[in-house]
Amino acid sequence: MPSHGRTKKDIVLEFRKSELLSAARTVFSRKGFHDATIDDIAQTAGVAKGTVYLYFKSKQAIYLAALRDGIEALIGEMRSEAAGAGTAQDKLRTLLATKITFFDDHRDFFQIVQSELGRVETTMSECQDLYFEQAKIIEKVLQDGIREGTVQKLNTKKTAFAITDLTRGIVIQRTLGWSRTRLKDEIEFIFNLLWKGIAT
Amino acid sequence: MPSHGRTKKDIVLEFRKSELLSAARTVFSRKGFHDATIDDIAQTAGVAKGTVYLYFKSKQAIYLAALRDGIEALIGEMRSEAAGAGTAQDKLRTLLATKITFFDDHRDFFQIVQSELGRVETTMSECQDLYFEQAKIIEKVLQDGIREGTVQKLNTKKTAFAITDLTRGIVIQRTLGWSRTRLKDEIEFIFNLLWKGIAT
Amino acid sequence: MPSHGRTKKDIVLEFRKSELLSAARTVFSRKGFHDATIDDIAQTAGVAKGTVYLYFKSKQAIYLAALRDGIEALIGEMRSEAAGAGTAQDKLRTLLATKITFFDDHRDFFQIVQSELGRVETTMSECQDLYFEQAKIIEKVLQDGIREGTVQKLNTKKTAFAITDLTRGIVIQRTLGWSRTRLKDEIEFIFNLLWKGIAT
Amino acid sequence: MPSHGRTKKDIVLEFRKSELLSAARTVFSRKGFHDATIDDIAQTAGVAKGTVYLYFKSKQAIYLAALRDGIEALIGEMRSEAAGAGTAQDKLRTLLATKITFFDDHRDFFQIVQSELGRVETTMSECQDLYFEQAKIIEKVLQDGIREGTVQKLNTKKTAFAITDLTRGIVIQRTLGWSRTRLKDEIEFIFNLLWKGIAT
DNA sequence: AATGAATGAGAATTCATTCAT
DNA sequence: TATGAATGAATTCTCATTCAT
Repeated sequence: MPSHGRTKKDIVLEFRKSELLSAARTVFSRKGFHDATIDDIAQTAGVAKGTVYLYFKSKQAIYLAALRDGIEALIGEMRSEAAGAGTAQDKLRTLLATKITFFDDHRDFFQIVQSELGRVETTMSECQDLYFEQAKIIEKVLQDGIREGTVQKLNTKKTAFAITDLTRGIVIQRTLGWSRTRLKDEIEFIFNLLWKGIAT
Repeated sequence: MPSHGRTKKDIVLEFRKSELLSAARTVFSRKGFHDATIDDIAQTAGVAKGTVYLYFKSKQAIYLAALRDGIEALIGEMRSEAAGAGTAQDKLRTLLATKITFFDDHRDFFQIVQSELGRVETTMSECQDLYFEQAKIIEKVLQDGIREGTVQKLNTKKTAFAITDLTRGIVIQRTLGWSRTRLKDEIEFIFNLLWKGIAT
Repeated sequence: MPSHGRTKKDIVLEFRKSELLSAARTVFSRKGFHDATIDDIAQTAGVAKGTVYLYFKSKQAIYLAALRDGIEALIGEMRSEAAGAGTAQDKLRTLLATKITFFDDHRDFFQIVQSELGRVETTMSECQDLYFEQAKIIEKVLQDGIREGTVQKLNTKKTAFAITDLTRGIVIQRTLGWSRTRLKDEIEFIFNLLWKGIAT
Repeated sequence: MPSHGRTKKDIVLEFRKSELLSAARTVFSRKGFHDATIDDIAQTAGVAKGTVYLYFKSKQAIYLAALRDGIEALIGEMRSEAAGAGTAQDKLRTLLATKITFFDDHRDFFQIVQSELGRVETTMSECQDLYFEQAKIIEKVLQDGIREGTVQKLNTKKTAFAITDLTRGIVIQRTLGWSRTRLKDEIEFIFNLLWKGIAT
């Protein structure tokens, strides 16, 4: 007698879905949305083409699910980091490190986000909330810093986005093989730039 | 008396090409590479499908041409800016303004660049040189600044890319309608961030 | 208890393939390689266009398969004939009859062979081996005849090809409706020509 | 005041036509009907695409004209040979030699004939008369031979075709590079085969 | 007469999606 | 549930033919 819903079935379903999402992420990141085929994903997941449609309504649907999935994971990490103790400066450095490291570890996912960002008409809008969520976490830390007096009074929203941009830039360079710097140094560099600017 | 070559024919050809490129830019930016069809481009340019192939060898070829075209224009502007007189600080501000304004004026082109960056296997590589060119212009200004003593001794290459990233971020936000700030203020904000950082 | 592999599936696959090949033969023979469309073949076979591609990689591939298929069948028949007992003269007459009858029965196939022969650059080369195979069977019989003393010492290879040519000629004439002679007489005539020549 | 028709104009027209036909023959023989493009022919002839259409109604029309042109030339040669003095045997040998040599010299033309023969629905029928014409020349020589008593009483029409087939076979083998024998020997071999057969 | 730019019908091929087993 | 065969819409690219110059 299952205590909540049809547990057994649900768990299996959830499991299958996540396996498919993982395969989807791999494939989409390697080939991009269009060049990826449902068959690619199915084979990568070790199932038949038809099976994919038992769990997702369409190619678009898997894509979006994969996107949402990844962003949620990232937000989760960021949230717990931001919630801990420490100065705003430390938190900021940590958040930066988290984002960069996360994307560096999940380049497949990053590629997906990357290739869609900027495409206006995309159904990306469905993930937009999650995207903003992330910015808000950074914003809050910035506001803490302002309150602490360690951060200037500036437009926190714009700054939060700027931080996101810097992060993305780092990862792009690494993805394209344009940078071979150690991740730690990369983070340190970008944090310093952000914190102190380039002026003497 | 034609001064060079078959002026008449060449001019028409150049004109047609640029008309097609313009149409291509519009369509590619609206739909992305894959969803754009040659027919879309042809219709936008007001010609028949076959005509497109008189001027470009393939869909890929138009795409690349559109890309190269835009980047070259941007580099041209940046180069003349960097060549002028003024402090490094002023030049940097101007370059920033130029890039942002350029993309803001050519959002269609921006979208194209944007959607390709990060996709490793793309033939983007053919445009890569142009891309680096741009970074070098910024780098040189940074080095001037270091020599002047107004800019810290830092990794100019990484910084140049960071500046590019900040620029891109601004334009994305505007493109997606996430920011309604006046362009001038946008530029001022990002320049300050870059120059002084966020710390007090 | 399936004795070898997945019988069911394999049989269906083989069956479909042969149905498609049959349709292909019909269409190719009627229209030639270029004027035949995949859609023609699909419709003739009673399937959708896409289905054809489940069984053959390309138009070229079906074409070649159809060709190979037919030649193999012919060679099979010829081989068993040549292996039997009898004088070289009898065997020769039989082989001649076999070839003519085979092509007469499979005019569609004949047309295919015919339209490709002589086109140098064709991938026909892939079938060339099979083609020579056929000539060798005839050659061997000629050599037997020479050993028996019933056939002159002559260039067996050239003669084998000449026999093939005579065969082809007969079939062409029948195909084009230029000859209404009974097949049996046709064979007899050509055999006599070959055997005794035209001189008194 | 031109004596018959507009001589000047007609001559130029005829000249252009024959130049185009020559180009057409070259191209068609190299690529076959379908893979040859009007542009290929135009370029080979050194004129612009549109010009071709001033002299021929369609691609098909050039093709047919090229065919007819060649066959007429061949018939011309054969006719004068057959008209001369000599035994039927000599004439036959000469005709055989003429055909083989003609095709060997005009492999381009041969390829064209070859690639169309056997394709029933072709408008080839327009050239059919010329084709039969040729057979008739041979037939007549055979009939002379019968009258002379040097040739058996046999179906001259069928034999005429058989001779054509043997001819074609030789040329195909040479075209495909399957035979490297000297032309003279090739002719001698095939004539002997025809004259005396293969039996001892 | 000659040109060659423009046209658009047409064909091969791919792949998301469906559905009978 | 899972499968994978079948479908057919959609897309790129080619080229015979036309026609304004």
